[in-house]
Amino acid sequence: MQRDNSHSVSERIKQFRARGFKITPQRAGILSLMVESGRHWTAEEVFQALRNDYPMISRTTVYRNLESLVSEGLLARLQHANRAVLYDPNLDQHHHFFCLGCGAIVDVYLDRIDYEIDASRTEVLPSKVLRPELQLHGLCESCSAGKG
Amino acid sequence: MQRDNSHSVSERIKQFRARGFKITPQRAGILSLMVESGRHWTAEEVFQALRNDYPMISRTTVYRNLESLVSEGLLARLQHANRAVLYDPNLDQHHHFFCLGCGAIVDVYLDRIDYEIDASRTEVLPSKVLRPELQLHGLCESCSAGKG
DNA sequence: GTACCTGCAAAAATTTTGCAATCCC
DNA sequence: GGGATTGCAAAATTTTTGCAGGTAC
Repeated sequence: MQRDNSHSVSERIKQFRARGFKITPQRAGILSLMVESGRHWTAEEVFQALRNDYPMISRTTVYRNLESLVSEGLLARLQHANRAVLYDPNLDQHHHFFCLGCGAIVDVYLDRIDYEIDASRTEVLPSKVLRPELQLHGLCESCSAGKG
Repeated sequence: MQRDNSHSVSERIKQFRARGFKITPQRAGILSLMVESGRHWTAEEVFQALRNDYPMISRTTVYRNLESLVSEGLLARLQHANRAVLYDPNLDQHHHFFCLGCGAIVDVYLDRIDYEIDASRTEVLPSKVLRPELQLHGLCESCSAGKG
């Protein structure tokens, strides 16, 4: 799988700096960890993962920076109904599959999505839609097999 | 707009009882409030709204019953990235629009939705999908107008 | 040098749990 | 009557805020 680097760590750091933010070691650490892992993280997970390399890092800093990075479009927040918010380093247009069996949340890419709103039943119509996101709920292949 | 009553308060109470749950005044109150309003509620909002009619109701009871009702399929949880969980009395197949301007979360009905997964880029494929939910983010008509 | 940023401590907000008393059926 | 359900109190979890000191640029 070929990967372009428009969303690389260094590129995001450059963009963050260009928006007037100072690049502290904590900020670089958060971005590196998340982008290089490519997975979804809670604030607490990021905090724990960074304690090794940055012994003095605080939860406050992690929480504040995750939100700043989302505001600047360098991370995404993942919409879901669990307790802790999930942050997503994947900036490509993508969707999510939630496995009801094992709880996994998986990035899903679509070749195509088409939909048509039933205006007669929809009280407030979306005027400007920025990004349609599809959420699929069900069972992944291994959970599906495990349960017959 | 004609409304069938398969998801009425009395019907849901009947179903809840049929599953072996006892119908307490608190439970009937939660269901009546939510179904008759037809809107999304946080647990805290339900608690505050019921204090008038049920002065002794506790948050614990509200939290526990909302989850029980979701487990039994008599309410839905709304997937989103805010702090408090939202509960949704609308059991019809529907989707959601999130207005980034005013924060409104609106039920959206679709005439049609089609999508095709790009299996080459999707690491874990959904095997059994129970319900596809589309989330639209953007601006509603009044927020769109207000901002030129 | 200075405005932004950090860590700490404390608090706020949201949700869960243990348990004795109570209520629905 | 009996087991499910409630309310209370306390705790757990997640997130935010105020502030003094420190750091990137």
